[in-house]
Amino acid sequence: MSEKELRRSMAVLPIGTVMKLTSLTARQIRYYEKNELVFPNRSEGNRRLFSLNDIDRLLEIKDFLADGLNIADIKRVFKEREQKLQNDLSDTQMRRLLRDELLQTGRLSDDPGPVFPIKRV
DNA sequence: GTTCTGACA
DNA sequence: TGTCAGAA
Repeated sequence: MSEKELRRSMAVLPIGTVMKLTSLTARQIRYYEKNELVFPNRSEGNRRLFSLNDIDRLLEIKDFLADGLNIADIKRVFKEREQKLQNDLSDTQMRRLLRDELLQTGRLSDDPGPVFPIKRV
């Protein structure tokens, strides 16, 4: 994971800040959490701590709601998105394996030049 | 002063 | 979804 991604996933924002950044009420934010649309961390004192990713997530929820989707719909959207992410991951893994196979077989050198189109991952 | 949970005139 | 109570 890159540093950038790590920072985006750092949960450090209290709900008050999130309210200002998203224009959502604490009531709404807590409601979305109860419905498993967002998963903020908790501090020792049981206070919610949000990350920048959580902010984006809440902003998306806001847009989807404005488009007429209900909680169940939004849940599916996020669910399918993660499913796709999983597929893409296994896809790059598979390509890596295939590339390594070809390297060991000697069909591919470190600098093969223009042989045939194999997209390197 | 801020946030949490539960409840509802 | 707003808002109030009682606690942390």
